Formats: sequence, structure tokens, C-alpha cells
Amino acid sequence: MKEEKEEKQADEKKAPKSEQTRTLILETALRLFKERGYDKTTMRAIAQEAGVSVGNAYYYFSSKEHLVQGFYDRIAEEHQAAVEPILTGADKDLTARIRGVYLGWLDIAEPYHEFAAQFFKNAADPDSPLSPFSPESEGPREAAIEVHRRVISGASVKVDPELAEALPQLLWLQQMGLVLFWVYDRSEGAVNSRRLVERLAPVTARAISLSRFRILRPLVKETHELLSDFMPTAAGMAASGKPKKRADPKPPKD
Amino acid sequence: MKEEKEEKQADEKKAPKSEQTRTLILETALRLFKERGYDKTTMRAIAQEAGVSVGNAYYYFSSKEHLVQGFYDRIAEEHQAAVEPILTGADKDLTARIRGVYLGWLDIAEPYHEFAAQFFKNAADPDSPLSPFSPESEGPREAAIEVHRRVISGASVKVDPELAEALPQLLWLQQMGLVLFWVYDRSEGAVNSRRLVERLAPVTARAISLSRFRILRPLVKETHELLSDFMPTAAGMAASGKPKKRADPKPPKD
DNA sequence: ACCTCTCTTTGAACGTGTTCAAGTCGCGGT
DNA sequence: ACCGCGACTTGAACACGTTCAAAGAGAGGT
Repeated sequence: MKEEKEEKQADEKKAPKSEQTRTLILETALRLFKERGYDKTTMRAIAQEAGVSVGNAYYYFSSKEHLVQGFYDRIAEEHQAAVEPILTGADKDLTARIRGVYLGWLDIAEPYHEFAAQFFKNAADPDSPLSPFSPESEGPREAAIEVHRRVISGASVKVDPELAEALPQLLWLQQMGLVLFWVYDRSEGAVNSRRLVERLAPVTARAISLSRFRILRPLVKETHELLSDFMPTAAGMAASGKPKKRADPKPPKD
Repeated sequence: MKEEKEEKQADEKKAPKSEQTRTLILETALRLFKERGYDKTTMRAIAQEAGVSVGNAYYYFSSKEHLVQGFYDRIAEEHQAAVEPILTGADKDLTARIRGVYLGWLDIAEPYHEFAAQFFKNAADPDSPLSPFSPESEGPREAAIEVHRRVISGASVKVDPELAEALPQLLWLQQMGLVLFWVYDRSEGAVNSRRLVERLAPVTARAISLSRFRILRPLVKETHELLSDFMPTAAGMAASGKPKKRADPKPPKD
């Protein structure tokens, strides 16, 4: 059994050599994933291409899956940069904003479509830190939800204040559904996914604007409570001290 | 590569010997999966326990994943039998019916919780026939949707006729979401999942009964169109001509 | 009996992700 | 110089899912 060194080594003045090796391995891996796909890229190939031994790769990344984490972060980062104009832009139409953010994700993710499907199943494994619902993914997840918060807040639409709290999470959940659809989407250039977004955006926007109506009030309230009780987010934990019991996020124990 | 024999062989008087071996291997595999979990059960162990060679197992099941197909069918079958009293029962309260069907699934699936998580990731692989959205799963999927159709039709609730068409699919989709939550749920006896159902059922029922209102008419109509265009059902395929994949979880009205 | 054909069964072998005991390196202390 | 020690690196070895050429088993025809 190897000892787990949890030493903080965020400072780049520290041990530049090992960090160099680590980066080399990661970059090589991502390049090969893109070139050949996830399954077709063997750990031996990564090691050989990077000029190290296979054991060395495992010294820095405890599994092949862990090599993909950086990839996730990269896509999320690019997406958030790409939709920045929409978020700060002048267009206050909710439909347009939703559509823009979703289509923006499809644009960013398009080059990786082929091998995205390959490792997406790993993300569905609850034990994997790669899962979008895992505690390890909280940072990126919150950042993605924040994007949707700005989608709403920048739109010229009045939302029920209670729903406003839960809405970003709902839009994010819907995006996860879109991603799932996209993974399954084998159409040329993922046009089916794009068509879905075109259709989905107005429906979603309409649903949101309808949420102000009186009759829907109790439904909205309960939906909000459900989300804050069962969705594991920092916002959900901090906000709205509900008297209800909330589902505790699973401990990373095994 | 094995030849695909599409010969109709429903008669049990046909070739009993090979069918016997096939069943022996399948039963052995399912038993070991339940005893040790999916990953811990090796193909070699299955073969040895069944008293055959490992190659023989591959003669009948082209991969380890395919051994799980029978497991899926079994759970679905048991569930449908278990909820029959609810479907034909006298209780016409929609909330109770929804809750009963969802909780029934949790009951049936409970013994398999541990290893369910293990192969759930296969379901997320678009290439896998095990995916609940795959064409190969159409039969079981339609049967499961049919259950939800009867949940609605047996309830003392009036639904928009257009929504009535899409509603079973929506309830099924929601059940897929529940399954996802359940897979992640590490609480004792999956009580968190049960609590979710308790909370979710009334919200869902309320949303359904609200759907009759005038203001929601366009939203309902568009949702229905979205579903029939992008959900892979027999009806959906016939309508649009192309086998589309699934749409995402419903818009934030629920 | 013998042949021939297909269905069935075998187990060694392949490629994979992963592990591990051992080796190398760099550097501070003596 | 030498030692010691921890960080780093190595590649053979392991267990697994899967493949494959070859052998066995029946059944029918001659």
C-alpha cells in the first residue's frame, strides 16, 4: 500500500520537476484521447508517447479515469468564456439567452463528441469522482449553475422569487439532460441536439414566465423545497433554512 | 463474430439442450452477481461455478454486459406484477398511485442496490443495448410506460387529452430520474429515495391536475410535441419517421 | 461403417488497466 | 566522500474481459 501524501503543493516554486512530468502525461493523454478516442487510447500508449513508464503515469494519476478530470474542467472553462457575451450582452430575451448558453455548450463540446460518449459511462458511476453529482465536482458544478443564474438575472423576465432561487439548478439539470441527449445523438454535427435546443428554449422560457401565476404558486413552492432538500449544492445548504430534513450528501467512504 | 439468428423459436419443444446450458449460465451469473456484486464476479468464476468453459459462456452471451439484460427484464417483470394491485385497485387518488408505483420499484430493486450501481454506467453508454433508451430495450420500455398509462387512467383525475398522451412517457422519464437518484443514494435502506418519492408524488400529481388550466395550454401542447418528436417510442418513430433519441427531463414546471 | 455438416464446447492466448517490489535520483547531514 | 532518506521512476507481473483455432458431439445421408 502506498502512502497518501496530502501535502499542499499549490505553489509553483515547489518541485517544478514532478509537476512538469505530471503535466506532460496529462497533455499527452488528452491529445491521444482526442486523436483516437478514450477506449482506443491505452495507458501504455500514453506512457510511450510521453516518454515515461506506465507505472509513472499511475504515480501521478491513480487511474485512467482521473486523466479525464482535467478534460472536464477544460470544457467547462471554455464554455463559460464562450457564453460570457451572452450573459453580459444586451439581449434580454430569455429564450435567446437559454438557447445561446445551450448551443454554446454544444459548440464547445462538438470536437469531443466521439470520445465523450466513450467515457460518459464512467461519469454515471456514483463511485467515480467524475460524476457531475459527486462532491469532488462541486466546484465546477457550482460554476456552471452560476452561469444559469446570470442567464435568468440578465433577462427581462419577472420570476417568482422563490423559484428564482431554484431555477439555476433546474436549468443546470436540464443541461445535464441535454448532454445526455447529445451523447446519444449520432446525427451529423449533432443537429438533432441543436434542434432540440431550438425547441426546448422557448418552452422553458414560457414555463418560467408562467410561474408567476397564482395557481402555480403552491407547485412552485413545493418544487423549490424539493430541490433544496434533495439537491446537494452549497446554495441549497446555506440558503432557505427549511425546517424539513434534507438528504445528506453521501460520504466518500466505501 | 456470431451470426444473428432471427429465427422464431418461441416453442419450447425446440432444442432443449443448448437452451439448458444457456439458462444454466445465466442463472449462475445472476446468482453470483447478487452474491458478490458485478465487478467482483469474473467470467471465469461464472464458468467454473456453472461447470462450463469460459468460452462457452461467450458462445451464448457475447459479453458480460449481455448477462445483465436478463436481470433487467426480471426486475421489470417483478415490478409490474407487484404494482398490479395498485393499478387495478380501488384507490383513485393520483398521488397514492404514483407513490405506490415508485415505491414498489424501490422495493423490488432494493436487494440489487449494491451491484446495480456497478452496471448502471453501462446504461449510460449509448452503444450499449442495455441502455433504457436503446432500440433493443424498446419492449421493456414500452411495458414500463404502459404501467404509468394505467396509473393515470385509473385515477380520478381529468387531464388535458393532449398531455394524457405524453404523460406516461413523462412519468417514466421521472422514474428514470428516480432510479438515478437511487443509484447514488447510499442511505440505509435507501430511505432518502423513499423520502424523495413521498415528496415527489404529490408535487407531480398537483402539476398534472393543474395542467387543465387555460394558461398552461400552449405549454402543454409544445411539451407534447417535443416529446413525440424527440422521444424514441413506437408512436414517436411512426410520427416523425426517424428514430430519435430521448428528450431531457421535463421543463421546470414540475 | 463412414463421411460431412452444423452446433456446441474447450482452454490457451491476447490486450487491457492496474499493482508492486525494486531501482534511480537528488540532496542535506555527517 | 559517504550515508540516508524520501521523492520519483521502472517494467515485469497480475487479473480481468474477450477472442480464436481447434476439437467434440449429434444427426442425417450414402
